Amino acid sequence: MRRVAARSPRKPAGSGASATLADVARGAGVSKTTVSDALRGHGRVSDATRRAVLDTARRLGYTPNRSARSLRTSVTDTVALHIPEFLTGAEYYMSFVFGVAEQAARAGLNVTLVSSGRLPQADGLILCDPMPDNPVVAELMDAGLPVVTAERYGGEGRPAGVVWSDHETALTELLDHLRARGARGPALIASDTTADWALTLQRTYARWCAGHGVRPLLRKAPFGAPPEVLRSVVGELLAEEPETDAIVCAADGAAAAVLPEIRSAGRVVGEDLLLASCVDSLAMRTAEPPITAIDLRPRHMGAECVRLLCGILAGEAPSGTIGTVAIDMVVRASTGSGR
Amino acid sequence: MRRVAARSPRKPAGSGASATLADVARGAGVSKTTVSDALRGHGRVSDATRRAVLDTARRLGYTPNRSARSLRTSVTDTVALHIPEFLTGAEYYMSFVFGVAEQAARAGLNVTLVSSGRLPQADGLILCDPMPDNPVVAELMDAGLPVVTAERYGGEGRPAGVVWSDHETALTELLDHLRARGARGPALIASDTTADWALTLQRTYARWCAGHGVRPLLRKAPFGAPPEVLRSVVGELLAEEPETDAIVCAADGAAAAVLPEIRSAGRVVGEDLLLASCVDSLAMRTAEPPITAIDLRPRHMGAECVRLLCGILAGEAPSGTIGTVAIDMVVRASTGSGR
DNA sequence: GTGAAAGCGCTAACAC
DNA sequence: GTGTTAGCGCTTTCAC
Repeated sequence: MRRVAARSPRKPAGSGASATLADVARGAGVSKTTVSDALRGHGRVSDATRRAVLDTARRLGYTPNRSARSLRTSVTDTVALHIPEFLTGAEYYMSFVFGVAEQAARAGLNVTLVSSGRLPQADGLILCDPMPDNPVVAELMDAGLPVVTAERYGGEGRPAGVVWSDHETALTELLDHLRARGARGPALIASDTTADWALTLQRTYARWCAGHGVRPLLRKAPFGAPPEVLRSVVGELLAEEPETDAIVCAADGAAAAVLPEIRSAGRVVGEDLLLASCVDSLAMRTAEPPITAIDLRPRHMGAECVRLLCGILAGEAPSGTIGTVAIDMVVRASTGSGR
Repeated sequence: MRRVAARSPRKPAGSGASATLADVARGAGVSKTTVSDALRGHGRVSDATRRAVLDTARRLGYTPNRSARSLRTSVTDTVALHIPEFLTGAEYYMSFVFGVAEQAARAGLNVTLVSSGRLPQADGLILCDPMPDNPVVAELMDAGLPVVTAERYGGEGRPAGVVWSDHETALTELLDHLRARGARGPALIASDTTADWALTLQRTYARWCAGHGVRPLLRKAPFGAPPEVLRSVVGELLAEEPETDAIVCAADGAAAAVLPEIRSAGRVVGEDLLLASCVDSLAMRTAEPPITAIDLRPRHMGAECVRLLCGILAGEAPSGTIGTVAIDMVVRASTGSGR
């Protein structure tokens, strides 16, 4: 009862795919142990045998059976990855995923996606933008596996590692920039989510306003809010607070989405109304005018999470290690041309 | 030499995490066989024992060890997923991934990401927008695993399953729509990639032009081209062919990206220049004016790929099965208001 | 309806 | 430097 036509050159019998360790051992005239050691570079074997073994392995198209290895070592060489399920931020999350995938590949790890509850067997977990009110996240946090979060986690339990960016400094810099460009009362369209990133932005904004004697103009929109909602939030803001001379949008893509609304309110972006985003993206670059934004370097972020997780798994990084990714403001026409 | 602190309630000894089948058997006072059968609902066991076993399993926090199961059955309950690495189309691909993840979870499958060569052990492969000139794709195609592609594959080898959408009909409909709205010579800004989707669009466009006695105005931009490139392509088109009264952009996001260029050429989108996209996205909805586009339903597409793959793995769908996802044009202001 | 035993492919003691 | 042996946790004959 074969399952699937095998493709391997030899070994016509066989439960699935390629040759086994035993086949290689037989082929090379040595023991399984020797093959195992030779293949993994354990210094026991002589150079001659090693070469012979490597050769036979290649000839036979040998691929180690990872299930067998996992069973024996209880190491899966797999990291599980969880991402919040929002279309908003698609570009950020996609880049993040590629960063994770790339670095994982470099480290010889597989990446498996965690959707609902089902925790796949993995050596560690990466949680991107973990939101404490997400039950899946909470469950993953105490699955008993080492966890690295991208951005801090505000819920129960401490992850073994955290990689985060200094959004406080970045937003402060952005607000200072707006001020330097002549804006006196910047408003914040915040993302209404429990992600630490979003909360930090709100806190920073409040602090900055207090520090500069500016009346805060905070409006919230649900994370992942559709454009119409964002537009109406901005529309109301502009109607109720006509003095507003600058708007900072927290959510990825939001700044671009509200451009039309700003315009239809008779304001000119980059002139009498400065506009900026806390998340850079293609949409910011292609908007008209291009929108000043903070480049969060998601790909790098993803890679750093893997690196940290590897360090923790290898016992090199102590649990509780915190890493950072530097982020930068990219100034564009939407915040004026420097007067 | 314990590896990691175990979390399971009992079983303080143990190589990794949770209780084993043997533990449950011991706890319930039956044999491993019985436990195995009870847990998987194989009709051998009596209702009483089944209940008892289920109970003990729950009490012990038993989780089957997938490596052991895989080793025994050579079934991994895992599908590998490959996605072209382009930021362009991030939204499409992200939705696709979520569609895959969701449906896989429903079917009890794990999803693992394929980056570079490293083919993870999986029961099957899903290739999203496979491009024949991508060596990774080519390699995956003959890894000896059942493959389902999202969109047809133009390279060597036949996938076991294909899910595709009728882009020919959709684009034809779109071109007809433009014509109905008064455009006489629509241009196509094509995506220069070997993805079947892109080639189909070009072919369809050529055919439509021939059929309507229209001179084709085809321009190509690399897939994933940055906005500036797209802008310059459109800029040149408009300069060289001032008669152009409609532009269709193939690539995801491109139509939104070229809006400024169109405007700076003194044209008014939706009035003397109609604009449409072959891929719908947030950017199309939020553009100013909103852009007519084809909704490719990527999430559904992802789910369908998993469904088909499951069917093939289960032997229900024959190899060579072809599925389709219906797609629809969404008319918006960028193609005029109906005269 | 249930159990005993074999073995999937691999690695890690422990010999020699 | 190399081989032998004993499992990892599970499913699957085959007996009863």
